[in-house]
Amino acid sequence: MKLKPEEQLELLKRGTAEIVSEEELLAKLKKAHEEGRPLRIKFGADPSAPDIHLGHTVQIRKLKQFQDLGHQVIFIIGDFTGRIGDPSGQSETRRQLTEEEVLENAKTYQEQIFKILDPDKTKLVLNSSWLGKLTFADVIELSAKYTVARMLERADFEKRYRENKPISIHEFLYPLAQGYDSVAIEADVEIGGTDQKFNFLLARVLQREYGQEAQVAFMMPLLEGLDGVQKMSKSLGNYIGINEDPREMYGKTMSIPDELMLRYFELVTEVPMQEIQGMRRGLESGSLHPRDVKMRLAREIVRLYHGTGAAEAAEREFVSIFREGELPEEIAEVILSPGDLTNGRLWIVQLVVRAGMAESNSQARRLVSQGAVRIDGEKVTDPDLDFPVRDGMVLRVGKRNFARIVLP
RNA sequence: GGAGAGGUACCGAAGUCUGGCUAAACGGGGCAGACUGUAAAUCUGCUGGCGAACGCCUUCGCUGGUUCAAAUCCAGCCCUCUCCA
Repeated sequence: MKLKPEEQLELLKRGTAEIVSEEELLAKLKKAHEEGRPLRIKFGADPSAPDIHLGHTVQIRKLKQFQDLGHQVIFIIGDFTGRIGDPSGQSETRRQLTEEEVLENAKTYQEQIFKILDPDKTKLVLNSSWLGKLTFADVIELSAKYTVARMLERADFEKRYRENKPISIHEFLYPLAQGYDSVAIEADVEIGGTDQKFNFLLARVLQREYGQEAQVAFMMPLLEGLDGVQKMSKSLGNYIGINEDPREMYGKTMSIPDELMLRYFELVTEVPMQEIQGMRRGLESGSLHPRDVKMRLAREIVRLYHGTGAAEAAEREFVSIFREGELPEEIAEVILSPGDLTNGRLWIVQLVVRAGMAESNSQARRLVSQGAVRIDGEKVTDPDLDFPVRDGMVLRVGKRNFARIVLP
C-alpha cells in the first residue's frame, strides 16, 4: 500500500495524544516517499513484563499501522535500561534479570507482538547490545549533554523533588539511556505513551547533539483500565490481556465504564472512525443502547485475538450466564480426595478455600456470611455448615467464579 | 561532618507527650450484597490469621531493654527528607 504522505499522516493521527511535531512527521514521510525507503519506527519495551494487554496494544497497533504504510519497526527490548528501572513515581530499581530470563522474555514478547505486528517489518533488538558497550567515559560524555535543571522538568522528578521524596542519581541515567537508544538505532519516529513524552523529547536533544536529525515523538494516550480511572496495568489488576481466554476477555470488556467505550473502539479496535462517530451519535440520541454498543466492542476485541467464531461463542455464553442465569459451558474442576470429607460432608468454608476462591478461612467465612456463595444455585449463608458434597455440584462465589466439585 | 523532622496495615493518614479500653480512628482502594446492562450512580456489610468466642497467635523500620502490660518509655542500628557545611 503506497499512500501519499498527507494521506498517511491522516491515518496515523487516529487516536494520538500528541505528535511532536506533525510538520516534522509529514516532512519525514515525504522524504521517505521520495527516496523509497521506510521510516525507522522505534518502540521500547520493558523486559520484565511480557504479558501484553490492551493498554500496550494501543501503541503496538500504531506500530502496525506504520508497517502497513510500509515502514520499519525497531522493537527494542530494554534489557539494559530495565536494570535502572523507569523512574515512574515510586518504582524502585529493578532486579537485574539474567541473560536467560531476558531471552525467555524476548521470546514471549515475540509470540505476543506478532499477533499484531508483521514479523517481516519488525526488527527485534536488545539495548544491552549497545548500552552495555559504553565506557564510563562515554557515559560522562552522554550525561554532559543534559542539565539537572532540565532533568527536573520531568513531572515525576519535579513532584518527588517538591515532596521531598528521594531521587537517586542513577534515575537520571534512565532518560539518557533511553534517549541514547534513539541515537543508536537512528530512529525517525518513536512511539509510546504520553508518560514517555519527557524521555522522547530528551532523545531529540541527544540525537541533535550526536549529529542526527531529531526523531518525531509520537505519543499515544494511556488507556484506562477496567476501573475507568487508572491506566491499564498488570500490577493494578485492571487489565485485559491479549492472551486471555475469549470469555474472560469478553466479560472484562463488558465491565468497563460506558464512558470509555468509544475510546476503546478508537484505540484498540480496527473499526473505522466513521462508524465510531455514528455510534457516538446513536448513543447521544438514545437510538443505541449502551449495552449493545459495548457488546459490539467486546466482540471486536475478542475477534482480533481469537477470531470471529470465538467472539460469537463468548457472547453467547455471556448472555446465557449473566442475562439468563445459566452456567458457563466450561467450568474449572476442583478435585477432592476422599480424605477431605467427613461422612460425605465438607465444611463450606473449607470448600471455598479448596476451590481457590478465598485465600484464608477467614476470607471464605466472610464471603459465605455475606451471601456470595452458592451451590447449584442455592445460596449458602451459614459459615459453620458442613455441606454434603455431591459429585459434580457447582460452586459459585461472587458473580463470576465457578467451580465444579469432582469426587475421585 | 553538624542540626532537625520522619519510617504505622494495600495506599494515604491518626494514635506516641499522658503505656493497658488499639487488630490499631478516618479516608481511598479492594471484595461482597441490593438495584442493574458483570456500566455508572446510590445504599449496606466486610477488608490480619486460627473450624464459635468479649479466646489465642502474628502485625506499627530492625534489634535488644524497662514493665504484670509497649505502636506508645529507653538504648543501639538501618532507611528517608530538610537546613547548614
